[in-house]
Amino acid sequence: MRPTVHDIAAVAGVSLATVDRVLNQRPGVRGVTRQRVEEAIREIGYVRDVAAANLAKGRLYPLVFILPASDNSFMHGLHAEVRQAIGRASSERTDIRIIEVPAFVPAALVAALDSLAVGATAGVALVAIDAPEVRSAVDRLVAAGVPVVTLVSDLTGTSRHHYAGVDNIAAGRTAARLLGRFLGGLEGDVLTLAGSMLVRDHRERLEGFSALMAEEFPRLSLLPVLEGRDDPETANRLISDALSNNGRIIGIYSLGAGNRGLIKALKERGAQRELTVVAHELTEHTRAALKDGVIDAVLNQDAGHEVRSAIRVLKAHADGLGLIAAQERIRLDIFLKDNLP
Amino acid sequence: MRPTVHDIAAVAGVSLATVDRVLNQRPGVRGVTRQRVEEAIREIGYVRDVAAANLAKGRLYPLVFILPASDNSFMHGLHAEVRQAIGRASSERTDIRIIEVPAFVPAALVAALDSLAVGATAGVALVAIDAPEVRSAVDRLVAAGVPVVTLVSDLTGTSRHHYAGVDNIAAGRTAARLLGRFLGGLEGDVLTLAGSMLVRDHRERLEGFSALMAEEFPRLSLLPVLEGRDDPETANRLISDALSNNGRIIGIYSLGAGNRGLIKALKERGAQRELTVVAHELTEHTRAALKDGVIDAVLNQDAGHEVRSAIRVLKAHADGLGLIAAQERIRLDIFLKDNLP
DNA sequence: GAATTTTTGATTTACGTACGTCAGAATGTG
DNA sequence: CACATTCTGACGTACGTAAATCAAAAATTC
Repeated sequence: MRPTVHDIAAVAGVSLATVDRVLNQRPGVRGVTRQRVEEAIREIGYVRDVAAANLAKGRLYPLVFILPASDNSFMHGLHAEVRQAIGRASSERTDIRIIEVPAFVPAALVAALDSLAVGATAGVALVAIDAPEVRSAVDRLVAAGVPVVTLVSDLTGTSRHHYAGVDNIAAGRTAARLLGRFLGGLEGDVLTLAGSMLVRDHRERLEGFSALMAEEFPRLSLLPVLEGRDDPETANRLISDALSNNGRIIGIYSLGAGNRGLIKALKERGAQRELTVVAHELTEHTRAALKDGVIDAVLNQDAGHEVRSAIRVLKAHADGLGLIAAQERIRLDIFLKDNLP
Repeated sequence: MRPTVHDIAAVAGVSLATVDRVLNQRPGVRGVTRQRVEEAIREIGYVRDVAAANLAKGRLYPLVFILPASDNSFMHGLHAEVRQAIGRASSERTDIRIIEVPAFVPAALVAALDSLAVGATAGVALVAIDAPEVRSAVDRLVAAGVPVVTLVSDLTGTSRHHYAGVDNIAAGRTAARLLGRFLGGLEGDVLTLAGSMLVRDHRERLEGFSALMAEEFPRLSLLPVLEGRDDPETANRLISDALSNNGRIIGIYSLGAGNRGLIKALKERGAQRELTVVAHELTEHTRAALKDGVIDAVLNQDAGHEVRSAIRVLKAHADGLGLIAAQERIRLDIFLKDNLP
């Protein structure tokens, strides 16, 4: 059987109370004694039984998810996943609170971050906006001892502990290769539709996409990026206009959300032209479009996995425990019409 | 706080001992009383605290993984993942044993299954071979009350509880679409290399591949499948010969393991012809080949995920608990050179 | 209605850890 | 050396559940 606190006490030649003081960094232990205990712990390879410890402490993990109130399927899905996690709260000892903030508004995010009671929060997950004030709000929180995980969109250069999302540069490059290879040797224009260049994930996708396009598919020329604010109506108008005005467009990369509008525009034009389309995020709309052949490939991040991963990471961090790194890697899912889940 | 056994006792107006008898299906409770207790459980929404229960029971999950002793990177990786799980045994309360059996030998698998002491096994995971005698051995085990999960390759028509692996028909179809689209409108022959038509996963991949090829890419004609027994040497010889004898080959789908041999053959011919290649399983060899442009896409199943999932499923089944279905879905990973982990 | 069997209750110990109290020992200070 | 201070040990209770014992109550049988 695995060693217990009693075994430590026996090996170190001290009492249980002293072992407990050392394990839980309570005062009242001389340096020498503390060292003896720590040595015994190493020697017998003691590992705290977290389940028993949580039981004894009656531990709860009060977590906060700060999510943008965007009206698109991906964000709806993310919300739903967090709510499902809330449904599992009792068996996972979590107490998850959702704070909704307006999308793309740094000040709102900062306000939400600053509103958190430091003592009463075991961890925070947020969909980050890449702005200096957000950066420093996150750093403040981390400095106050609260574990922070970025979700979907990262915030580099801060002290956030973990990023639960995909590698968006790789996503952009992958989209470029798919589009480039699917188009064979054709020559023409490629349209890109983003949500906003304010969020890091969209910027990075575009960056990766543009880079690979330039490197490997010189016969395809990139048009200036359109920004649809992840809003279906706006996207629809932008795409419709672009297709009307430019007959050379043969490929589209939609790297944001709000694909409802894109799909509508494509269907209206559908019969007239053959377009190769790569989009992001598997939703009911993109799924249907993929099946119908309106979209050729969908790149996806599994929101459920991201939420579960964020929770695992925050809990582990709150307990000072390790993780299974591979389990927390969020992969870029590529869906063709044949491998839909 | 969530309700406890004491609350059940209070609500049902019985003693703790009776509640315990009902919860753990011990004898000595009248039907009416049992019903009253069960009603109280539903009423207050009691859920057993598994951590506390396991602590009290000192529960251990003795699990068995039956793995083929194949000499290829994928199986090595699978072994490694199980060994890693063994390393986590103490914190997960598992006691995992690996039984190695010769690959593609049904009798060996049956012998391994029959050797298991029913009482002392909380669950079995096996890489199945699709043969009648294996089928009935699995059914025997399930009938004896042992949870069984198939790993990587499934065994339909049996009472196995779960399959931890990818949808191989979808995998074959996906490979076909990638190959077909990457080849643009070219005309020519496509070669398929399998390990063995004895294992269901390979058969299904080929089936999916052939079907989609016929449906959507009539200009590509499929050559008869080659069987390399997942052995690098054999694969190398088969591919080399095929390429020498047939100048019309423009695409290859390698749906099994042992890709070392395929890659060697491709590199030898590399300069002379342009081939589009889709292979299975991300290993150090296929990864390097993908980077070098020798292979165009790799379809992968995450062995680590499969092993962790199998363990979760077996434990949940042993405890009669539910799962998060989405978490146990093994996806088909598609890797291009741009989204390698 | 007495004897027997079955059902139920009350109580205890245990799992591994957390955490508090109190007394006593060791150490340090003057 | 007396005293204050710091360490340490012994012990108890708690978390939620499992499991066992023994006595008491209820139901069943004859």
